Amino acid sequence: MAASRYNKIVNISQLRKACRACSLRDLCLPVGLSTDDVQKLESIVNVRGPLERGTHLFREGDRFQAIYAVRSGALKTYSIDSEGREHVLGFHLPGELLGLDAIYPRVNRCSAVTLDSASICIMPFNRLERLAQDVPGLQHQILRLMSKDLSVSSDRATDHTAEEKLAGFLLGLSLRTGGKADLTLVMPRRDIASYLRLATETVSRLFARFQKKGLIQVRRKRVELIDIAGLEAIGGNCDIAAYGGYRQPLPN
Amino acid sequence: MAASRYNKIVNISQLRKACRACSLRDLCLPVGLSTDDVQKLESIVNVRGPLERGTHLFREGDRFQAIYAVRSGALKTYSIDSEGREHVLGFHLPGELLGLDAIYPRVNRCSAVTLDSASICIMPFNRLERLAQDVPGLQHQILRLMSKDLSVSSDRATDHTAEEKLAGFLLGLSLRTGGKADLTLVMPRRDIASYLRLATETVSRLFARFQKKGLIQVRRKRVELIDIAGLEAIGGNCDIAAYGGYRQPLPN
DNA sequence: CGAGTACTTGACCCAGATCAAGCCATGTGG
DNA sequence: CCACATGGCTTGATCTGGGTCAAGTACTCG
Repeated sequence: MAASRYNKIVNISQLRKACRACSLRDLCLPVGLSTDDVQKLESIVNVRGPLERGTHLFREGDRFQAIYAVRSGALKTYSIDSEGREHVLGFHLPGELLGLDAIYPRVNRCSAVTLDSASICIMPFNRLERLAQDVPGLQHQILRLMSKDLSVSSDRATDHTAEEKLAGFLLGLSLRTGGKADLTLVMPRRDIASYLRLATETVSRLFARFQKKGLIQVRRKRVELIDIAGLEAIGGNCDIAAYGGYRQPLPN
Repeated sequence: MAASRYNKIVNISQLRKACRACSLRDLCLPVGLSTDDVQKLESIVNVRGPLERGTHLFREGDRFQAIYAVRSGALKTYSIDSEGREHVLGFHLPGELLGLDAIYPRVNRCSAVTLDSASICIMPFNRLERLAQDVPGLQHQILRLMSKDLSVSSDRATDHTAEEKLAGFLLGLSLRTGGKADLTLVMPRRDIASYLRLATETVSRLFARFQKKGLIQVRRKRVELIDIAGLEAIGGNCDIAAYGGYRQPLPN
């Protein structure tokens, strides 16, 4: 079918090229802005941190007030269902945004907690919105970032095997941390499992299986991606890990 | 836990109240705009249709150019995976938007096809973006709608049993078609199943089971919701069907 | 009225969940 | 500096929700 040719227009290798390491100020949001506009953006940003591991940035049910950007460290967002079980909705790494899903209901639909020591930019939403009104590039960038989260989240909502999900997760994580082959998993297995809708045990077994196949080398929180092509063959069409976002937009 | 009290701030009953039937011009987008601003919006909109069932609005891989709004009829969006299998990503009813996920990659990540005869509004994205720059209410509304899609999609990505999914789907569908208790399923079982990540047979069996429990009355494409409270007890915390969106924002 | 497609129903199967030990790092107090 | 507790992780055994396969059945549309 014609469509499949385009299936991976946004594929792993293209994105890897597009993705580079970023320093503190190199957030998603300012991409494409003039230094002048970046300054305007900075004027409405409050910085908070370092926050120690386990600090909540906001909680489910809180009134929505701001969009957050991660400067350093990592966070997860999660919600608690009616049976009291936690569901991890996303991991958020330096440069990425949180809180976009709260704009509509004006109430946070999830909680956000630091996974290790982290510092954060807080952007009061009404000020950000007003600024976006003046700065076309900012409006554009917000729309793009929300759009990306939308694709990722909807890919996450589609049907994948456990292997596909974990392979996609590892590849995505690698992209988001600068395309390096060795990763440090800041989040415990339980959270990875919850995020991928798997049991902790399944994640553990998959790590073992991938290692036996020579795809990765796992040692506690350190994971080295040995055979990236092999991982892509398994989970390449799974943008699952990208929630929170690639650092850079696609090459023009 | 404290959070669970807020768990269903956005619950079915509240939303039902907030949701009313809508006529052709009563799209999601103009909500909150002055008649003047609505006129500006209308000036950039192209209307197309009626399109006969099975017509593609866009296809995976097409260059992104416009956002679409459904005026009448219904559409589904879907993508084809590397094994050639179709995954339904959403159903889109009158008043709802399509194509928002293509802003980021600038390429459509899914295809959209009419499920029956439908007419559509086409909003060229760069003109829409420029207009949103001038009309704060429009920018705000676009952000809200994207945010909502984000919540729905991320709820869809979390773990639910087959019963929860189908009950949530039916309730959501009812909300989106004006809160009536009797629904017409424009989409075939296969598409419902794909959307909910279930097998067609499972959907069929669940319909039978729900009917035996006295929750619904099914007859081919007609479904009557008999025991709404019962359905809410099963799938109430599942916003799964809402993809494409509630017609109205939350009460103030 | 016949052919195709959508839907239903039953029998069986399997990927991944759950249950149950055990393992191994890190921390804590004696 | 070592017992030993604690929580995260692994591994094995078993179970099960929902998938798959295989027949039907019933609309629908030439």
